[in-house]
Amino acid sequence: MPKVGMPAIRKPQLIDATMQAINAVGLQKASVVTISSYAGVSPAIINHYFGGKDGLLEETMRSILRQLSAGVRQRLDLCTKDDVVERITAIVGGNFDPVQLDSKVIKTWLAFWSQAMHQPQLYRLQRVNEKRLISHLMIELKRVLPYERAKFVALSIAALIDGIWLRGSLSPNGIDGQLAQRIIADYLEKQLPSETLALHRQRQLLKRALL
Amino acid sequence: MPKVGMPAIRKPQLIDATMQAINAVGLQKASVVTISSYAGVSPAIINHYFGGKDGLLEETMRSILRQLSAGVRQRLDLCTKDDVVERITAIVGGNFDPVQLDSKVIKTWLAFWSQAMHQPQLYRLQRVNEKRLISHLMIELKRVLPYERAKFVALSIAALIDGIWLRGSLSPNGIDGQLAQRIIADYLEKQLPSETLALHRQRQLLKRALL
Amino acid sequence: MPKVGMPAIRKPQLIDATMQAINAVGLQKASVVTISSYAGVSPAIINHYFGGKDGLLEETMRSILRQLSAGVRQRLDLCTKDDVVERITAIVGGNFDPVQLDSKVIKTWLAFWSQAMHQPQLYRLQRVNEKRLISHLMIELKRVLPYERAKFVALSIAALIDGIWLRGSLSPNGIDGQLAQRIIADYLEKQLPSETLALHRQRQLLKRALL
Amino acid sequence: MPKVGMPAIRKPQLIDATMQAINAVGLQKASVVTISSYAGVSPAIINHYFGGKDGLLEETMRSILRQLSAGVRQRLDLCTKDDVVERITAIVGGNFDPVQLDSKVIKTWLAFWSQAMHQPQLYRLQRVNEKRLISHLMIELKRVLPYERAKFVALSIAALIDGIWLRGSLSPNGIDGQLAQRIIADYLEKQLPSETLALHRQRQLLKRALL
DNA sequence: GATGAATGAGCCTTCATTCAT
DNA sequence: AATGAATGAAGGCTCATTCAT
Repeated sequence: MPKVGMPAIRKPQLIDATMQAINAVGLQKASVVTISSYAGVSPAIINHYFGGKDGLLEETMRSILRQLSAGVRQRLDLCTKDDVVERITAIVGGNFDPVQLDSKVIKTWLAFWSQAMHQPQLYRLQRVNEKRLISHLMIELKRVLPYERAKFVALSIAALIDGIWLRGSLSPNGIDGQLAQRIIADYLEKQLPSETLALHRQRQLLKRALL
Repeated sequence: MPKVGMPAIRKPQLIDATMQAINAVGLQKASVVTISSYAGVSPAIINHYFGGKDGLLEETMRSILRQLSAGVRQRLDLCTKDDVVERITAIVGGNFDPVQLDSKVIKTWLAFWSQAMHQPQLYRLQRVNEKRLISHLMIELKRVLPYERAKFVALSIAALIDGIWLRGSLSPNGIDGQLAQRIIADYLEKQLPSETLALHRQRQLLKRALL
Repeated sequence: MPKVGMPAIRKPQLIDATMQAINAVGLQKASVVTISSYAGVSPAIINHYFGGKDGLLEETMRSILRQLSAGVRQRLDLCTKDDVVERITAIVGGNFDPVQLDSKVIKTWLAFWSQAMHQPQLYRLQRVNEKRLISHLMIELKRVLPYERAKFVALSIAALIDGIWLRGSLSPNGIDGQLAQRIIADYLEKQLPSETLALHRQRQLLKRALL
Repeated sequence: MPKVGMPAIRKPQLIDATMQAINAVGLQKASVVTISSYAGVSPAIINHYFGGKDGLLEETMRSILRQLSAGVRQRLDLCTKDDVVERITAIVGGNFDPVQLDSKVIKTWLAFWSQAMHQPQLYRLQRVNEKRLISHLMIELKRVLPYERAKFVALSIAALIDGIWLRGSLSPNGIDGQLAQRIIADYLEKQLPSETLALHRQRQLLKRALL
């Protein structure tokens, strides 16, 4: 009499265990035995549910990417449609969501980034994610800057996001999400047209007044 | 009398082979057999010269860091003492030196960055390097900006450098060093006092006139 | 449900294979491959059940010591409580039990004795065993001899046991258990008080009469 | 221009280094590198002088046996021809000579004893030595005991010697040569004819009187 | 669905030995 | 005579995976 709905329980459980293991000992030493022991199950079950270790790793990466994507989307949905500054802030905020700054997640991210160079499947996932960030930024920037300039600024913001994240990943204090926001806000202040910035300031005042 | 002076030949040879192997198959699959086969020698020799695989990996990291450091120092030595923009450009240039942009070196860097989280020795090396970049930038920025502002800008530039580098590492086209310089020049243009920028422009004109 | 209860089968099987291997090629050449091939299983299983080669060797030593200890205890349980000669004969008999005189066991003993000098865990086991022999002998001898004399005789008997055993180990004919008993009986004849010996003779006559 | 007489220097030097290495880390871990480092020379030299590691080990064993043999012969040469007790005491004394009780020598002995089971050359050496002890004892004992009894006593004494030695080898306090002499003297006291013992006592008194 | 048992491939390392110098 | 260099073989161990239960 098979239990139904087990996959829905086991899969997230094993994905979380994978991140715990990577956090604790690194990807290289995160064996199926280690991972499954974190989940409190038998190593054989990984093959059962993910067809092998590679499958599990891929799903773990996908899981993180899904969370990132959802975080950005949620924040964007709360924004005014035409306040470019607010929307870019939302995109940045999604990338520095507390969930993404958890040590488990950071180490897994970094491990996969390095790994992606040599595993086509991970590489593809990573590329999609990377392009999505640029795409999100471009949608906003194109509205207030000429195309080439928008592209230049988008690349810069993306670089700032990834650079702050990368440097923070190695820091004993972890990543400082607020500093990230300040750095990028400062950057936008100097790159965006004054109307765009003015509009943003107005909206912010209005919001505060309403609360 | 035996053959002498082999260490001076073998050590760089094995370090280069290590980077080749990491480039080709990734750190995880870069076994001593793989590495030594790239060097055309026996695997046992790694233990002979480096005391083990870990020793070789550490020396490889050190080698890259030394090259990076040397690249920056050389460029700084060619600069005018008081042209802050030129000096920062030199620091950035060192970080985007063609040697550092070689696929071999990029992948090794990234692999070690990820690995550093779980190996104290690599971690220490990485931290030293990270702090040195900030330190180099601070020396220049402190001269033209208030301390707190200098720190803020230094972190931003460091983030831009690492971010561009990280994003480029994953790009099929590799890292675009010139774009990096343009992005950072643009950033400086907006952050530094106008006198500083003016001085720089004057010097550049003078230089071109002399050639 | 998986196969269960394998440890109870595999562990003694591997311990026996270890002794076979030591008997055949010596401890130095008894690799995990050799040992596991005697057991007809994969080398990896040694790590599975004993955590490594050292664990297996230690368990093998323990197994021999247990058998020795059990052999002595069984024989003592069959003895009259107050017949010192009979009881010492039992102790000696346990040390020259056919199981202990098997070539496999002798060579393993000797290999471990030599090894014990450099492995704390084996050393401890060996010392415990050594002291237990003296302790068993002392319990009997103290009842019929002054303390100091008892100690002297106990050391002598222990030396005779180990000496005969050691010399026999190297002999092509193996160890002669009966000769050992004769030598030690002769020694006791000259060391123990005449009442003790008389009592023993009486009991022996009685026993034979009963059969 | 080859140096002459080097073998006479190098060979004992390497044999001593071998014993040092065995004393320090055990036979199993006494590699040619370890041994040659104790001698302060290159590992390759072992092959040069002994044709390989096995040759060195065999020569080391031979060296110990030679010393043992010489120790016994020297002591016998100092004895009265017809004092059996004195002569047996000399034989025992040779076996417990301070040189033979050195930790280095004990551990090497034991290692070789165990090893001898599986190396014909070492086995032969060991057997010769073993028989020589019995032979020395028999020469004396035959003069005062019937043949069969002499054999029995010779075996007993040999067992006592080896037993005390073996047990002492494992003891943290090492081997107690004086205790060995007392145990064997006590044994002889009870096994030899009274005339033999009387003669010995007379000679001893005479000797002391002369000094 | 889940697991304990078992394995084969591969990894890092050690080591005795050979060789050119 | 002596050695640093180099290696092939072997050793212990880890690990992802398979399988019967």
